[in-house]
Formats: sequence, C-alpha cells, structure tokens
Amino acid sequence: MHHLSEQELIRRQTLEEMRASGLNPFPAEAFKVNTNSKLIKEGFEQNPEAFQDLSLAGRVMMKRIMGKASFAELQDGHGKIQIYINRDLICPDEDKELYNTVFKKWIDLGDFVGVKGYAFKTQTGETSIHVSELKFLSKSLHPLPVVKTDADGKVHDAFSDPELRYRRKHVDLLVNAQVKEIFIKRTNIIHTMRTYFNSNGWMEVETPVLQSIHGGAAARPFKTHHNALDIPLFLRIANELYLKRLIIGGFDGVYEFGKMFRNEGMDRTHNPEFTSMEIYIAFKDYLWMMEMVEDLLEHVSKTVSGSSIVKIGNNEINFTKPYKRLSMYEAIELYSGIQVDGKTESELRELCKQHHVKQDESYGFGKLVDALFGHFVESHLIQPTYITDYPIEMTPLAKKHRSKEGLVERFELFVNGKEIANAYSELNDPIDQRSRFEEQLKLAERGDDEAMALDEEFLEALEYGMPPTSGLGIGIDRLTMLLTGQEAIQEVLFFPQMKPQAKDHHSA
RNA sequence: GAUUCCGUAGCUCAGCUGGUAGAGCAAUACACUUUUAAUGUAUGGGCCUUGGGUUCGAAUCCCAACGGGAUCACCA
Repeated sequence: MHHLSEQELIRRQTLEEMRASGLNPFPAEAFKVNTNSKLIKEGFEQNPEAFQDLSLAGRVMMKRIMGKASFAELQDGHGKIQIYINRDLICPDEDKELYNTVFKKWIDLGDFVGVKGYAFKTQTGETSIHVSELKFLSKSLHPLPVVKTDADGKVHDAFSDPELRYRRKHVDLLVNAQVKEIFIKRTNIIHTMRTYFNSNGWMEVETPVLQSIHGGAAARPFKTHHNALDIPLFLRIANELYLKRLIIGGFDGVYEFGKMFRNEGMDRTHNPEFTSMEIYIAFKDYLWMMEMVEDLLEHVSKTVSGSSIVKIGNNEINFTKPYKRLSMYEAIELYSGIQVDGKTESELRELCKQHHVKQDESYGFGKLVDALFGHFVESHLIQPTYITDYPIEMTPLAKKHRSKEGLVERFELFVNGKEIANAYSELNDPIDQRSRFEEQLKLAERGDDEAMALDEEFLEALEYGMPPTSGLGIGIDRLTMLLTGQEAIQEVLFFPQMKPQAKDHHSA
C-alpha cells in the first residue's frame, strides 16, 4: 500500500461519513438510464419535447457551486453534459441534506451519480439538465487530474506526461477526450476490414500462439516452457505457415487478426506484442493482391475518417487507388543512381561502404540490397507506394518471379516513409521451399541471426499440394497510427508495455 | 544500443550566477439560486526521484543509479 496523499485520506474519510449516515457509497442496484449526453446535446435543439423525462448517469467532472444552486459537469460514455442542481428542487421538504451535504460536501470529482430531470438551455445557451432527482452511484477514492478547456478551446492543466498517460490509460481515456477517439477509430478500422473480408467470403480463423518452431518471419522470439510435455515453446512471431496449411486444407480464403510477439527493442514504433492481420487467398497472385489492398485501404480510410485523405504531421496522405508501383531496383536507382541489377555481392558491399550504408560480412546479396533501399529510398515514400520484386535471398517464403531472374513475387506497401503491408505470391513448390530454407541455414551459419528456421511439418504439408496463393500481412497498430495521425505506437495501444516501476521507498 | 535533454505539491509548471521552496488548478472552511478555466476571502499540503561527493551551507554544482522524453541505429 502506498502512502496516502491528503486528498486520498479525505476521500476515505468522506466514505466513512457516508456509511455512518446510512448512504451506501457503492450501491448494488442498477440505475436505469434512458439517454446519454450525446443524444441530448445533438437532439434537444430540434425536438425539445422529447427531452423532458430524462434519466442519465456518469462521473462528476466539475462542480461550480453558487450557494443554493450549482452547476456540475457529468461525463458518460458519450461525452460531457452540464447539469443544473437547485437546492429547493432536489430537496422540496425541510430536509436539505441531499443538497447541502451529499451534493456539496460528499460528491467529489470523479464520483458517479445518476440524475433525473429535463433538458433546457441556460442563459448562456448551453444545453443542460435541470435535475429533479439525484442518486449517488459510486465513490472515487483517487483524485483525477482536472483538465480544463477555456472559451478559446485552450486546454489548461492538461494531463500530458507521456509516461503517466501510458501507465494509467484509464485516466488518459477519462480526461483526454481525443484519446478515446483513437481507440474508437482503431476498433472501426478492424471492424471495417473484417466486414470487407467476410463479404468476399473469406473466413476468419485462429491459429496457435504457442509454437514449438517459431517460423514465418525473421525475429527473436519469447521462449516459454510446457510443463506436462516438458518441451520449450515459443510465442509466435508470425502465423504465416499455419494459415498456408489451412489453404492446403481446402479453404479458399482465410484471415486472422492476432497478436505477434517479438523479443526485440521497444520504442515509439515497436511494442513487444503487436497486432497483425494476415490473409491468404487461393488462386490469386501478388498483382491481384495489390489491387485488393488499395481497394481495401481506400475503403477503410473513407469509412473510418470520412475521407481518403489523411493528415499526419505535415503530410497529407491520399489513399485513393491506384497506388504507384516501383520495383525495388527501380526505386534504388531512382533515389540513389545506383544500378543494382547485374551486380555481384562484393560489388554491392563496396557500394554500401562508399555511401556509408551500414552492413557487415554476414550480409548476403539480399540484405545488402535491403540496406541500400532502407538508406536511400524508404523515407521518400510518403504517398502509398508499392515496392515490388525483391531479391530472392531476403524472401524465403515467396515464389520465384515469373520472368525476372533472381527475384521473387513480393511487394511491400510504404506509406509516410514506413512499411505497413507485405505480400507475396506464396511459394508452393515444396522442393524449392526446402532449398530456400537450406539457404537460410547457410545465412545463419554466416552469422545472420534473422535467418529463418527450417520447418519440416510445414514442408510436409506443402508436399500435399498448395494451390497458387497470394498472402498479405498488415500491421494493424501501424495502420491505426497512420489513420489517426499518431506518431507513437503507445498512443494506439490500450496498454503498451512499460518498464517496471521503481519501488516505492516509503512503503514498509 | 548510441547521443541528448529532463525528474520540484494530486495535475500543469516557476525557482536567475549555491543561502534548506513558489503560482494556478485540485483539496479544506465560509459566502453566493443560470455558472461555465465561475467568483471572493481564508487555510492546509513538498525525504525538491534515489545514493554518494564538493561546500560553512545543495532543489540549484559534480558523479552514479533508477525512471522518462527526443533524435539516431535495428526490427512490424
């Protein structure tokens, strides 16, 4: 138990006084509501008669007491509304305790109350509730930050410390209205995507989070242990191989929204667990997938933002299809003048050294190309742009390009300088897949710690035959950041991972 | 991981070149029957992140730890 502040002590004392007087600070019975703050504010003007018999409930966020009449602000799930409380109206008899003691003294900011009454306009024109009944619903023992907005819309005493905001998201959500909007949008994004997929007949599925081989991506995993089997298990870094096994099993289209776990660095764009959406469609290729993705994103943007143009920082991103397409080699040449095609690994390494591009001896041809791309191109790709046709070495799960030697049928979608989607024509030749895994093992021996592991079960599944398939992965957190104009992943996660808090030295 | 800045009341912040703390809001008390960052008067509230050091004296200077922000590198 931490040391109680003066204000916390006072609230606990108030709690005792309430109990002593017979007023339950945490009553069990439901309080029936028939409206909410938003409905009243949006509807009262046009149809005042419909707002004469109201019952609503929420937190008291502000009290303005003026003797025998007071104003307060009530916040419910839809916003805030002002309530007007007149002593002689809520206490028509001699007993004025409800007003003088319960309302004025015992109700603290953050407490829940239920009110009944009718809507009206105050002298200054604000739609408010004229309260005839007041019921105490729940006590708040921990004071909330009091954030005020003045007539010019300027926010005073904002609850703005990022660490506190992230650690106490419940407080952030309560006092910073725009935070809630981000999460409503996030849910809408996911809902819209799901509806789009379902309407095409693709099926939502679930695949294992605990995996004995962490395949499907290049990343360091979290390791755990299963006691009964006495085997190590890993939290998934990807679900790709399982979803392909479902395509092998005969589904035409499967998708999964799910958490992935990567045991790597944390910063404003990386959380150890993050949400990805992966979808696999049989009898399609990556060219088809590009058309699907641009159609999907335009649709999602319009549905959740009302526009296909989204502002982020100083940039205006236009999600209207179609998107620009550039092969990886074209992109590198365009932004650096370097021609990659036909170069050898050692020639590329020399070029990297010349341009101070980070690389080391473990890098194969593919990673050197990727290093050049990251150095010269990525930050320029502000408007949605498909980068296509990647070197075979860096993409062991994609099908060889139908016409270009040494490349695979892959694209990544870049928006605002960051990758938000990755897709292939999936490799379905089990012989080729085995040799690609073996190439990965060689890279691992050279010291590439991101090289992929060989998965015998997956290879066996492939041998049964997989139809030509296109697969896509979209980072949902990143997409949400884009569509809500946020620059930190912590802003789009309810509970971002935080370092453990320092111990309280004052506690016994 | 590297660089850099920061850590003062419940919240947002002042505290200059070292002399053991201030404001607004919140809280407490009183006044006030249409206010809205309500107002007026009064009051209480701080191991100044932690641990060392320099000094007669440290919130202030130095070192370290812990926590955080920003930028860069890697990953989605």
